[in-house]
Amino acid sequence: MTAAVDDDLWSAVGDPTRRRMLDLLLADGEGTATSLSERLPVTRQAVAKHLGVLDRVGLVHGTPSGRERRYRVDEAQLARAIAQLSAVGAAWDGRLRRIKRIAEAVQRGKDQH
Amino acid sequence: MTAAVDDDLWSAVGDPTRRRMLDLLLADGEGTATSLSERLPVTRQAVAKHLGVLDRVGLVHGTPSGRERRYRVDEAQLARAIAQLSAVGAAWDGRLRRIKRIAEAVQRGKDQH
DNA sequence: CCAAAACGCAACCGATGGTTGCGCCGCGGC
DNA sequence: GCCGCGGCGCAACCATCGGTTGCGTTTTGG
Repeated sequence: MTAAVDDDLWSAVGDPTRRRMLDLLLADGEGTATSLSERLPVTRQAVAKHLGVLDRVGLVHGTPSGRERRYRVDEAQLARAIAQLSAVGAAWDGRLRRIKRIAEAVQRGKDQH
Repeated sequence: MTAAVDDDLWSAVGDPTRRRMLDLLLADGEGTATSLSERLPVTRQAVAKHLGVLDRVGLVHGTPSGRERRYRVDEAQLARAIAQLSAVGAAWDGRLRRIKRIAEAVQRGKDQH
């Protein structure tokens, strides 16, 4: 059975730039569109759009602070995302194992045939 | 450190329709564009495009058989993809744990303050 | 108090996921 | 043997998305 996956969460995390942004935010604790864009190969506006996406699915939250807007990772939501990644991985892994077992069984059958 | 991720592999697996296609192929052993499209909410042509993508990154292989073209999952490549999913998940999970430890340490500090 | 820094909004561009429409080809029944 | 149908590929078209440039607005620090 296919793991029930929140496609919004998954596709938010599916973008490589957004993954790197989450990495940076986790490493630094927090960051702004400008600060992140300095460490990424894209412009501030692109980063701002991504932050919007991540905020919409709840993976980060932004709080205005003066003329900046500081973003921080929502740990609970990220944990959910991680859980979904590993759920899908586990589902596929299970199928692969099952296939392998069958293949081996067939092989044994041939051997003694 | 960010897990080294093959963005092509990841983004191939990032699409929800492609994930469902992989699920179906794993469950059935093989399938064609038409047979898959019957069980998916998209047209045969969309499925055919996705099969092209998956083929290009090596997650499936298609062999012509008469007037059909049968596709089958490449287990080794899928295993690689699974490994990358869990690598990223593990990296994030590690960071979350570290953050939690620090938070707890701060809490303890406050308690005995 | 004013200029620099950070932001938001809008227009535009290429790639991609999706559709419809069409034409070609291999196979099975008559 | 051929003819029709089932499956496929190609092409045009559309919406969305990741990315850019450009510009106006707000906040703040010297």
